[in-house]
Amino acid sequence: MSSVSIKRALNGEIPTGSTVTIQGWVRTRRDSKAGFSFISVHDGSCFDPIQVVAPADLSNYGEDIQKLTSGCSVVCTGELVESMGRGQKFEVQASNVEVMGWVEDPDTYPIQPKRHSFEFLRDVAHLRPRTNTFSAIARVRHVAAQAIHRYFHEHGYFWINTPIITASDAEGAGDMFRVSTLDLANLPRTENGNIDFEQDFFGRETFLTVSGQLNVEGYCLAMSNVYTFGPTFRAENSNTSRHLAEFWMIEPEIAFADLDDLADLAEDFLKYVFKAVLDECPEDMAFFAKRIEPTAIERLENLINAPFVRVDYVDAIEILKNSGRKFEFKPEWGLDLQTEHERYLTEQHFNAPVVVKNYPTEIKAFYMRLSDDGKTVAAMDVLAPGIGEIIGGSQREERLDILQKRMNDQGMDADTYSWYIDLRRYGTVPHAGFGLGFERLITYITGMSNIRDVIPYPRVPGRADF
RNA sequence: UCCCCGGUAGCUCAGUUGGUUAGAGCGGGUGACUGUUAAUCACUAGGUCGUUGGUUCGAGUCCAUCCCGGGGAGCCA
Repeated sequence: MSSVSIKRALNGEIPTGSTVTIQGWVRTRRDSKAGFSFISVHDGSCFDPIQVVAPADLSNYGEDIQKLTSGCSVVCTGELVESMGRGQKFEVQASNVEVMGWVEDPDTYPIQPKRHSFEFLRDVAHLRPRTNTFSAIARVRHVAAQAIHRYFHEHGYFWINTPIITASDAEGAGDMFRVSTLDLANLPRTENGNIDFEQDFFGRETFLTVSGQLNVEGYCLAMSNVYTFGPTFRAENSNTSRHLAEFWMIEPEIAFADLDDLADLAEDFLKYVFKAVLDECPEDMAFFAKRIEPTAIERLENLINAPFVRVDYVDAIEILKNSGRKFEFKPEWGLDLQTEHERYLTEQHFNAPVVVKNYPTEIKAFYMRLSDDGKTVAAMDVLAPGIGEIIGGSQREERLDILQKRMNDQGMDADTYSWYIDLRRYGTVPHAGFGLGFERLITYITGMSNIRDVIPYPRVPGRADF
């Protein structure tokens, strides 16, 4: 007989009286002297476990069932019935309970039926998906990822798989992880003593990508509307609850578009994804609202319904200056907005998602389009209450001469980027794109406070366990 | 990388101005009880006090060092 998921068994689509087989892991076992045990079994298919009622007359009742502890894996067959107890609609009246795998030492099994700190669970990242919180996060991650692909697919975007290994440094943004097959203990040298990368695997220096943006621009200027969704790597020594050395990024790129088109996309896109999670993960979101962040659902609903405020950087600075608030860092034209500034704008002043546009040229990357005023570039950040910057994007510099000048000014290697410059040489068009950190999105949706807890196996400075 | 806080039982924590034998709750084991559901009650086992070094008659407690964790900042997504 084939098994059914606990999700199907609990949601009423299987008629009561049917014989079902469910497979999963034991959460808790409670014995009743009335002649049976209650086994709470989860399989990850949904938030709730199912209750299996195992009568004492089963042949392995004393030998196996009464010895079940948290974490044991079981296959249970029996009749799906309406539950006599409170707390669940359906349960399985077991006719057979087979133990597939015991827990070696229940005393030291890390995942016990009690509260654990997230810090502790991070040390047992291979077992933490057995908890309510982390299985809920995994389901929300999945649904959000599916919604992202679905949004782009439905809107005519193509998913472009940009390379993980790259020779270019997307925006001079931070340190990169080196990719090499050279023998570290015996590095080949050139005549002048430098490392001879011509002998390396690719015949040149290579790194893990920090962004697929430059590559995807090539496909944008051919396929019109495209996006990337893949892993990216930053070797920065950032020790915060908002940074990972390995994370997933979503980067749409749209042709024949300017900064306002991009802001429209960002708003529409975020609302779509949030709505999908609320619609498709109601139990998980209810859990986050109950146990993690009381406003988890409410703030997503607010964001879905509120129009995003749009404000120019120059006006944002004025707002901050006139706020009467004492900031640790004084807001000043030409300086980047600090975390405290961003939070004031989105949480206090507007109390809404905010798109800040047109930043000073000096603080932004070379590929961002120079505005007519000569002082600013067509860049934007999307700020959300409770998290701050969630999206960063820009209209790209599509004019060959201006792009070349800016790259020159920043001392960039024209050879490495010749292919990128080509895109302005052959049929250039105005285009724009943004980057969204997937884990930051999941952090915001779930209300989890540390980004290390919304990716299955976090990689951070000094740690690459599992 | 910088500032602040922390590391004691499987987990969450208490531990007085340095003082003799290290405490609780949860979890585990055993038993009692019960259509139970974070069940309840009783008993019980379980600790090189993060590392290394120092001060002292004596260090979980004071000092230094390193490692790890948390909060904040910078950088950013």
